[in-house]
Amino acid sequence: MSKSVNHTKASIVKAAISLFAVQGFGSTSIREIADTASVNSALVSYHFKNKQGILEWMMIDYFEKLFAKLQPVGQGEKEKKGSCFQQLIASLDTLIGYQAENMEVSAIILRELSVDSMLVREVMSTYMARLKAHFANLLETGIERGEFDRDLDVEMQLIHMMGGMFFPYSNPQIMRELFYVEPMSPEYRQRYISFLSKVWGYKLKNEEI
Amino acid sequence: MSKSVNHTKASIVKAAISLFAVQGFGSTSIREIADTASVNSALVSYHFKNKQGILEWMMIDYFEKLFAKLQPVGQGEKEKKGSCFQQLIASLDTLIGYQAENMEVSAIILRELSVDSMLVREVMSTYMARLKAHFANLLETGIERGEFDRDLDVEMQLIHMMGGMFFPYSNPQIMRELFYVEPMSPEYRQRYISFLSKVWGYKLKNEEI
DNA sequence: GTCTATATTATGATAGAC
DNA sequence: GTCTATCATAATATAGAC
Repeated sequence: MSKSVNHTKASIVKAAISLFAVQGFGSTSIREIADTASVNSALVSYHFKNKQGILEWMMIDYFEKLFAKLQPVGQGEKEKKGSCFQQLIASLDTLIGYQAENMEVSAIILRELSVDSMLVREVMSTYMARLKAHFANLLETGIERGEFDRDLDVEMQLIHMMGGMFFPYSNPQIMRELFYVEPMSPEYRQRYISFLSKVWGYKLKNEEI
Repeated sequence: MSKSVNHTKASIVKAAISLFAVQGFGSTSIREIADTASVNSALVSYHFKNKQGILEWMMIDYFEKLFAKLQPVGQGEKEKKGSCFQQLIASLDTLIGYQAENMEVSAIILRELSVDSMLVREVMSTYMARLKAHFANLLETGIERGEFDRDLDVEMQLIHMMGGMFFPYSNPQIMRELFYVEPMSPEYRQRYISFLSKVWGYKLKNEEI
């Protein structure tokens, strides 16, 4: 509720991020986080109730900030903002840029979204659903306007689109050790976006798909 | 070393799979696994040395069986097995089918590959590298033969291809709760493969990409 | 908000009998 | 291969002083 930037709270989050990222949520203890943050371990309980509370805070903060960046492109103002394709690419760019700027949290969230918990279900039914709706909306509007192919399998496109966007940030290690690219670098972001823009521009607008 | 199918060992693995899948490796204790498997907890240490030993066994078993299925398509016999494109689709189908048949382990492995450990580094430098080589080989051979576009960004194609193949099995929850599809079902596998075959057939063979 | 102290339970791992 | 018993340590969480 408070907007005050509490240093202790912030340093706990920061420490948690770096630990969760390298060894996973479940393998990280509250004590470890507190030690890394150089704060008393009791303060974790005070600020976040428990370990899951940190993850929850992290996820909410991550998605709220993401949607603050995505908002300007979609919903309501569609008419003024150029073609759906342009908007789609802009949204892809925003999401990829955001993930690149928040590599560790992105990887943590994508990893933890594959476990089963009440928190995950909530994030899934709110934020992830909203994210899906954002892109689905762009695709569907594009189809209505005849900008994209009308018998597009929207769901499959979305699935494949999400896979393409999330994978590099879900498994940065694979990117680094297998492909020798650094998904955090602006160069990669640009390379990736220009690739995607070709891929989707090509696919969405042409026959046979 | 022994080929004998030890029931205890097998039931430990089975229990570990179901627990790792829903709550993650780090959040699962040896006792929990033993209880679920209805075996004495000391037997986990006996058979696998420790918890990581189970994960290691799981990963090796998974990849060895996968490559046993992928082998017949690639390497050496390329000449006889039809076009590179056909082989590519066949490999995609094999991989997707294998993941569908081993949903839980697939999800566990993809999740755990995003943490940093010696085991992960080993799996990455052996199996994942081999998997990448398998598909890179198909793409490159296809280019050499003029079957695919010659100025293809092979690395980017591979990255995007892997994203497309892994995402649904890395985050089955997203598939179920957001897209209402069951990635384990044969129907989905077929739908997905036919989609991918169109996508890649289109992209790899045409100009502008 | 921060700290000390502590209670309680969980966890990994092993020794040694069967 | 399997079991019982055990231990040392680690983990969560809270009460109460400052």
